[in-house]
Amino acid sequence: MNDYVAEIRPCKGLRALFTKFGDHVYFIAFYVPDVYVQDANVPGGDISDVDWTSSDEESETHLEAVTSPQPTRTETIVGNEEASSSNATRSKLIVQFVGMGFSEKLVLKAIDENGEGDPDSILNLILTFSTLEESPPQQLSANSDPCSSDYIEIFPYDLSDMDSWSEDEAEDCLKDNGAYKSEKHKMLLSLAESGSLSEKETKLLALANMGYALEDAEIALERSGPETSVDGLIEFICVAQMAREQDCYLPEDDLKAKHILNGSSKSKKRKLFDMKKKVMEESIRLPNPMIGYGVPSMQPPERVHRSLPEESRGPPYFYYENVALTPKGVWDTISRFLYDIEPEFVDSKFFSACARKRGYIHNLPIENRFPLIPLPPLTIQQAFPLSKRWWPTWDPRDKLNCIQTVIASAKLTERIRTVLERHEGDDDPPEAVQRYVMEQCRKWNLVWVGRNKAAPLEPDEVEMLLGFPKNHTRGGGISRTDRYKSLGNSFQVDTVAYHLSVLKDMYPHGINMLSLFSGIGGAEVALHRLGIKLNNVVSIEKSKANRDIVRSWWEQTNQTGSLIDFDDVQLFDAARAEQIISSIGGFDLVVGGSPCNNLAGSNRVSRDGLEGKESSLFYDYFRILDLIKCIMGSNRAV
DNA sequence: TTCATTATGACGGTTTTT
DNA sequence: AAAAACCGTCATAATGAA
Repeated sequence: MNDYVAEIRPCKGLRALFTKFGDHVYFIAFYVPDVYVQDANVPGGDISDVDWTSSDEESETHLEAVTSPQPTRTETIVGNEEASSSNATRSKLIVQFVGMGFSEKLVLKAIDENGEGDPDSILNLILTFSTLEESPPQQLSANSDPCSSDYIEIFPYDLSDMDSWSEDEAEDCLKDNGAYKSEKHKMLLSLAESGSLSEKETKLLALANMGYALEDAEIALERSGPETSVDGLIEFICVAQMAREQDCYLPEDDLKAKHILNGSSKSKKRKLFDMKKKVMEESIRLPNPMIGYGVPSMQPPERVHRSLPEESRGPPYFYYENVALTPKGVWDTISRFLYDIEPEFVDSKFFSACARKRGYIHNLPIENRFPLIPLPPLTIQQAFPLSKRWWPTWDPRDKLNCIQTVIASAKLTERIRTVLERHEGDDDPPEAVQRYVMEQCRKWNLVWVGRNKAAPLEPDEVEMLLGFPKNHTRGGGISRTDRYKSLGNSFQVDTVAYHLSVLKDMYPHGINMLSLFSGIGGAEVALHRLGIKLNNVVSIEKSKANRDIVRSWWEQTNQTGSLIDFDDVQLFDAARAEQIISSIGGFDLVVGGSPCNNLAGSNRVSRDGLEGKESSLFYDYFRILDLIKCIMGSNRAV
């Protein structure tokens, strides 16, 4: 209960670990995950990535010092670290490949030629060399660990500045702050009574009455000019707050606001207190096992009923989906927008032979759910019986990992085969080989399809694992690459169907559905397989290839209802919604899984969170859902 | 040849789980 | 403390269509 551990990232490369006991949060350690080293004694290297107390000029300097360290005081440390890290990487690589049975000479040669960057390329080179020289593999000697002690990941730091900080101090700070606020606020109020408020003071009071910090309001007013409306000021403050809280991407204009508020009189300790509070409050915990309100094979012990906030209740029912493993705070935001309903986190490995950790927010009943029949294969062995013949005894997997949008290259599978063929005669390949192959198999979701042959799944196998009919995405002009992409972005049909199954008894005459970000129609397929009639489906999907897939599925399954499609959620406005609702008589269900690419762990380039370019379309899901609720007159909050 | 489409492979970090 | 997992993006090479 009490061992809450949190990690924060004060600046690039530097991390801090906190733990919570009772009501107190304790600092544990700073550590440096890779080659980044920040001198803890440099002011800019403090826990706060921005100095909140300094003037604009100063904070600008600090920001620069932190984000792009200058080779001044940190030079020697950085230099040492890079050298030892490089040595460590090199020895690790050598140990790895010698352990796989290659001669040290070949390994060194390959590393010299290739550099230390990509283990896969190195392996490729080694294989090439060894084919040329046909030298017998050298077995791993017991004590060939030249310099493992050079490989240091954690650095003890003297953190006198941090250590001395305690929560009591932070609370004092907060009290001071509150006193300042209320005193000034009171003064304004009394001025208001006597009717002697200037235009500027009126605006400040208005903001204070809305709960904004007066200091922030003052700065906003000062910086955006006296002509700025109260709404404009609020926007200014919000932008600055957002920037301050999550350091998210901001357009240039907004960065100005961020920069300016950074220079406010808010103290550093207050900032720490805020960070601590954020870490404690904004943390939705994932269930373990990830079974939400239950899966067919495993009902949760207690929780059989839930009560929903009044304003969230259907009709219309709604169902929202996204990846479970987002950056921190994302699900808190999503939940806050979707009427404070708690997300239901479910791993589709309970419905399929592959994992798929997803979060769902919906206002559906959770009693009397039932699964699709027939139950799909739940293990790799059941799903791919032919693979049993080739499955190595040392590959312990019985579930696949999450289906993604891209697959392994042919080169990789070739490397795996080549490495394994070198140990044909042995009972088992060396442990290092096993480790390498297993790592790749898990990373790329490979299955065994022949002697020493691991291969990525075929598109139709992915269709089966995700619960779609075979060839659902085949033909119609879609390329193989795009098939993988569309499938990788889709629902797991059995999982979604389990959640939607409660609608069957409620709507014996069928439903009208609004489907946002429809993709290849996972929700449509789920409802159809449940035997829930689809009267009218309005589907909004950007990709033409995907719309074509859903359209052709619709025609092939002899639907009697009508399918209407649009391509852009952002263009779906009130006029359009009203027109459709008046023609079909309202929606019973609004389904959507908004883009996850800026949230997903595989994204190295633009994992920007909910404010990312595509993932921010979540707000359109909310907008349209709320719009539908308004039009249908069930939004009691307004 | 030229242009358009498709396939390939290199690219780490955050968070959870064990 | 270490391992494992992750609905991805980009530049460029290869292939295909005219």
